Amino acid sequence: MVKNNDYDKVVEIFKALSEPMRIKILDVVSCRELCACEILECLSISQSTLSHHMKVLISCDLVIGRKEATWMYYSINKETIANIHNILDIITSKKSNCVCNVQRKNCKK
Amino acid sequence: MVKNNDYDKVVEIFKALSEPMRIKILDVVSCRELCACEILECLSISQSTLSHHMKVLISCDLVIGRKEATWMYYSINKETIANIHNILDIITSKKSNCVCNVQRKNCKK
DNA sequence: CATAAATATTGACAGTCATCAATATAATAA
DNA sequence: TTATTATATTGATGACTGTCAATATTTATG
Repeated sequence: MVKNNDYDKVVEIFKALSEPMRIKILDVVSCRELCACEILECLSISQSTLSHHMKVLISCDLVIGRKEATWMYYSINKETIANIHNILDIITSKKSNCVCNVQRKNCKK
Repeated sequence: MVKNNDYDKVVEIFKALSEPMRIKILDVVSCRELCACEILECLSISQSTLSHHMKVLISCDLVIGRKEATWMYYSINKETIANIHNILDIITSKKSNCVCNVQRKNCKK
């Protein structure tokens, strides 16, 4: 069974990934480090919407942001991707001390 | 670059995973096949809410549902979990033919 | 200082969704 | 048939969120 604070972190990441435009952004940013205006040219959204999405992706550590002069450069955070793989493995594997082993009270089965 | 219909499928899965209660359900169901009333005892939600979440998890193939008499048995679908790992690898890896390589028009950088 | 370029923030709005109580359906047992 | 158990559906509600235009901020340049 996963700890509650681990749930919070992974849910935040999955929430970030559950938006088509953000998946697209992650896909593009995985190629190489790009500035916001370059990403914007690949997509059909307004500048403010892109800025909002980048904030979400950064806040859950999926993307790393780096400021240089007036530009913001974005790149994928491989460490967080590895964490997703790991936590997904933990969540979807068998547990010996699972809460499902508690005594069933209301279930007449 | 990932195809658009692949995006749709993976976004649907991530949307299912972006809800704390559904992650918890997936965690519990990964232990062994359980009926709805057993899952219900592990959680603090109403029966109708659980039914709704199971429908979401089944519709994106994260969970397999099996009816036996009046009971519904749920188990994790390992195949979909493997697909998540694969598509995540594709999304977060370098691409030679990325859309980010197109000529930049408006960016003055 | 004034202008321009890149990005961030704000406020509004429409759409989505998690939740529940109430009810319906399905299957079994008396 | 009637009652009971397990699960699904419906309808309502409050909360959240993606989107945009407008505006603000930051940085460099003339």
